Amino acid sequence: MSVRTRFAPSPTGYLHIGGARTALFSWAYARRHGGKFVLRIEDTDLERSTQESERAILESLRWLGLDWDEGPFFQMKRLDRYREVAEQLIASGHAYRCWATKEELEELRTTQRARGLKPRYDGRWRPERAKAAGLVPPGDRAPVVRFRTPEEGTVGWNDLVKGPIEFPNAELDDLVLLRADGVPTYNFGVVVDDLDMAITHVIRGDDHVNNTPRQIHIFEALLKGGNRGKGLKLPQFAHVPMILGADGERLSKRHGAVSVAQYRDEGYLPEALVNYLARLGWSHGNDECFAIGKFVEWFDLAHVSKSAAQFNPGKLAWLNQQHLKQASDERLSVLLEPELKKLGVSIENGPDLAKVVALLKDRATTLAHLAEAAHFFYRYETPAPERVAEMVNEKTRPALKMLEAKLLACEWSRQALGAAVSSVAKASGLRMPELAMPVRLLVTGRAQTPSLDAVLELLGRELVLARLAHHLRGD
RNA sequence: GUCCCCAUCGUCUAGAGGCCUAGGACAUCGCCCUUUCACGGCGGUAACUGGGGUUCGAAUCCCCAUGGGGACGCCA
Repeated sequence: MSVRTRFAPSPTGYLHIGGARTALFSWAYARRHGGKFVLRIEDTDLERSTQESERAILESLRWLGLDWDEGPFFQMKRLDRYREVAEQLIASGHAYRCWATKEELEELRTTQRARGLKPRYDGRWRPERAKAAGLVPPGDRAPVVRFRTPEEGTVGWNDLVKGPIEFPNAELDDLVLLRADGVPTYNFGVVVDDLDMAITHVIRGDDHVNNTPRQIHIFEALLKGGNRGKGLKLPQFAHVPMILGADGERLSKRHGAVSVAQYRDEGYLPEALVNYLARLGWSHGNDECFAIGKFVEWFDLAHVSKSAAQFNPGKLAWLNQQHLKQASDERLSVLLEPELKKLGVSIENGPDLAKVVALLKDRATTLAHLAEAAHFFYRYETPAPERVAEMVNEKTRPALKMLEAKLLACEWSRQALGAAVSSVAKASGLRMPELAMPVRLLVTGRAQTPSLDAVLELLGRELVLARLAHHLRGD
């Protein structure tokens, strides 16, 4: 059977870092094995699901480059199917209707907790017990459908990342399959869908380990039911560890950026985020920096770590820098233009952006930083007068004027410009920094820029002379 | 509280009984390069949670303790 994996987000928020990584692993596994990657939207939480979230999640997946082969499928469009399957389970004795009220259950749970027990439904509406207890279905409210979980024995599976895991059935209870309004609960929807969509490998977050035994029971009841004979079988499970915030707590809003979209907006490259996420909880020897293609080629569940990993923004930034260096100047300049616009800078009257990018890209960690660094090529911000006064004094003024004169006629190449600056310094008895710093400040408005000769060359004679004159003549 | 999972530098990790005097990366510190800031190069500090076993030999296998995480909904 060929590999089929899926990503099944619920549209109740943005695609966050943790979800993105599970999606990435699931996607990579399918790609690695020439299988199919299915996208399913688990929108059965009527209260919290929004179209806006759904749209945002798809957009983030596309941005990351995680393309799906089938779907998106929506659970709310499959309600008839879940009801049909629930009926089959009732008919085969694997499920039953339950009329217990929420208040009743709440009370049951509190007393159990008070006695130090694990809160569990007690199976009071299991047909034989209800009958024995003389319980009669009330006519005024709709029942839920519950699964009849075996009370003895154990359930286990061989987790593809964690190894063998086993639960005593006594720990489980009769979970709700269908709510009173006929909408399936998570555990039921997942199983029906994974079966209908012929999923072979369920790759998901660690937090679902506890749901797995319940789901296996449902799977088995369904597979045994003989209602599908399509050669389907229990999928394999792989539970990937959680991603924790930098403080070791579960990742949440207060850890700063947690949504994929936010990283995009802050100027991270998708390949950098993918690279970082791939390396978080998975490794391939000492490889740190790689493209998504390599990841697909190398990915295997055996090298997924078993323990939770802390998110490290610093390392992500470093990786982004590495990918920025590798990206082409043309591509980066396309990405950079909107960033500059955000800063209110237009590139109309200035040097070719691709050339600016070439000069700056190996010193920036994000596109936002890159834009910030490219700023002065397009818009001059006059340096603070006291800084100018500090730099332009009796000692340097003559040298600056000498340079100005020289630049008037000098060949406009990086080499010639460098030579001009250094010859003026020499002639004026100044050390290089004593001349270069004032020039840098006057011409760029900043104390830190790339190499002065390269900056002068890109800025062009006209701009350089205008800015120098502005300060040297005090107009 | 009960159950499940996990445990190597500050962080991400390599490590499948001898190749481990525990390797790499980020961060950090120092030096070099340098026209400022970066990039880059070189080097340093820094870890097998503890205790019992098994074995000629354990970071690696087993048990216990401790610590961390997760789950216990008509949420997903």
